[in-house]
Amino acid sequence: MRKKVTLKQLAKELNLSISTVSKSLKNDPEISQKTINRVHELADFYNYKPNALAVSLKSSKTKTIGVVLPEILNHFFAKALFGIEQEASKSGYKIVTCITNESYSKEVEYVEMLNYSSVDGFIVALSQETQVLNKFDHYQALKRDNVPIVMFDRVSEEIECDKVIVDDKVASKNAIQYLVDTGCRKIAVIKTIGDLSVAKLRLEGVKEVTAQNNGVSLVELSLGDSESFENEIENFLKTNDIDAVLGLDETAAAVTINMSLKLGYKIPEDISVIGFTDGLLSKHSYPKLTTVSQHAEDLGARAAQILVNQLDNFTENYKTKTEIIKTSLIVRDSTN
Amino acid sequence: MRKKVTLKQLAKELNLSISTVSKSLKNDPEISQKTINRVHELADFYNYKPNALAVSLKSSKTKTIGVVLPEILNHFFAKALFGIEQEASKSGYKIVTCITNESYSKEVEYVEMLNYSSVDGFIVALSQETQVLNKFDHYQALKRDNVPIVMFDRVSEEIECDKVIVDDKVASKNAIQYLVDTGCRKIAVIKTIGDLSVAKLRLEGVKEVTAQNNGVSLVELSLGDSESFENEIENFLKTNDIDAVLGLDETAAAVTINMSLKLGYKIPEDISVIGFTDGLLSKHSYPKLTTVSQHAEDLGARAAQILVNQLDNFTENYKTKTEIIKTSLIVRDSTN
DNA sequence: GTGAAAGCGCTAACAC
DNA sequence: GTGTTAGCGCTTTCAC
Repeated sequence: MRKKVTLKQLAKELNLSISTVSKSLKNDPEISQKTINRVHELADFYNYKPNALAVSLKSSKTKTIGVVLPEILNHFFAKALFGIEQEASKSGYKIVTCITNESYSKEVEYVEMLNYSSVDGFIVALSQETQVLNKFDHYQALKRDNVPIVMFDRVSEEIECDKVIVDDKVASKNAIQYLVDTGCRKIAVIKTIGDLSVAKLRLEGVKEVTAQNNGVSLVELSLGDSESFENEIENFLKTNDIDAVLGLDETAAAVTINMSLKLGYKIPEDISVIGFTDGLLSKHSYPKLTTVSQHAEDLGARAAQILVNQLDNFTENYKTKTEIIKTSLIVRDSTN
Repeated sequence: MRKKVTLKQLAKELNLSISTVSKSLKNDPEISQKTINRVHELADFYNYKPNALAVSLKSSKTKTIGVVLPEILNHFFAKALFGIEQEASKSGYKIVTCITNESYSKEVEYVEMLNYSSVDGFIVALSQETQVLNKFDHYQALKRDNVPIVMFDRVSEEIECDKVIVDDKVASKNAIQYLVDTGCRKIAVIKTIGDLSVAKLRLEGVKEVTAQNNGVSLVELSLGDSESFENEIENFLKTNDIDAVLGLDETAAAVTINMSLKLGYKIPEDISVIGFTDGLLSKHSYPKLTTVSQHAEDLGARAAQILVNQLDNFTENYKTKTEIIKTSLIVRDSTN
């Protein structure tokens, strides 16, 4: 087993002290150029790299960011993770990723674990269960330890920290407005049970717009378990006289398109469809889905930027902020 | 800034030595029960947790696995990552995830970085560029350092390490055989340029089966840039008289379905379609795609299991193995 | 210019 | 039973 070379070994081989070698590697002007050269030469020869663990122990900085996500099979979070990783690695940070599977207890466990692993900071999207239970002691503990947190998308007002969110309410208002503007009058909203905070906001937006527009009616369909998604939507479409559907997540919209096709409804002639989250399904449905893009990559990247900035430029009285990333309506073929 | 409590502080407050405290926390029988109790009590009070950095420095184990992926927006790798994370966390390992974006130089950089961060082991899927360039010095370096590596899906014979792969050749043979068995005779294979090793195997499988079956013809379409995917496929379908398509990745198959719909071809009556990778698109296309499932989660999970097992039960003369995860053909509605 | 020494927080062999 | 000591690999202050 080849062991990684240490300062000690370099020092010994060069007949120098450890501290001299250490300083030489940092090109300390205290050290003679000649020594510096000798040291660098041998260090290069052995491909010396300082042991990150030891450096971290000394500096109490690990150049590591803990990323806590509720899901990863959801394309939205995969995109966000991508944005985070890109941005973090740009600044020399590694990310350790944990997936809570929407579970509160897993979230607590991971946050504590990461904290005791001395990550420099956290990027978090809350799990659904955490949002329901409204318990945030694990984050309060971080704050007491003075570990910076940036939350994105799934956030809570109860925790004072930087946040990067999407204005879901405005987004759904725009989507509905677009439907109304293109002549739709009998609008259905299909929502999944999950995603409380976010879904609630989206629904609020919907209601505001429909309330303001005379002659526009609204029907809601709440979906249960994903097993029966398709049948529920199919039945809903059959039994309701509607001319537009807003799916509060991507799957709901995609399935709506498929079931309409199955029932022989023409899209967008008979029914216009808009979805949330501009993922794979939206791009590869037929017809292609008009969709609210939440710019997940940007969200993640921005969260990472804010955190890195906070880590690299520590300030005593930091004032937290909430940043809103604009959504955009990507108009494709499922609307008029 | 509250500092995390250390052994030293506990020792001081209890008027004990650091080592006594350390041993007490481990319930060392050397220590009197009374002391043990006192120590535990105070440790609990302060919610003491050993500093992972210090423990790692001492033990040269970080309980961390470096995961190097070529992509994350690809559902296959997202699923694999999920499997890895689940399995790793089960055994108390954290994962630090790096995404090479199919770039060789990024891969090298990340592997070195992770190695100098003292990850205990690696789980890797090679980047496309690395596979093309056929350069693996960065892994040879790991082997010299005696750091275990498990590769999955995108592997190379040039590196001796544990591997978890899918038998792509058998998988595509089965897919084609299924098409033949259900009456298809004029089969098209649509392949993307990328994914060399894997795509090559899949194509080999295809050719073997078509060669063995008299009366079965094969046409190939190689796709360029994703921008023009759809047009290319549409034109191809228009100008070729075929009754079945095997898409060598999920997108190719999904787009084939959509373009067939557009052209008014009935699926599966006019054209049968099979895809690779059982992702979101396959489940939410219309009609639903018959697809080769590579069980990405299992792949990832198995890779993690093998690595963890190797890490937790170190043996001197370890013999590497290659494990093949069986694929399965998930028959849905796009085939007869 | 170079080196000795302390210390980051922990473990473990070895006193007493 | 408890404490002392050395050491993991590094940085940094201070002495020479």
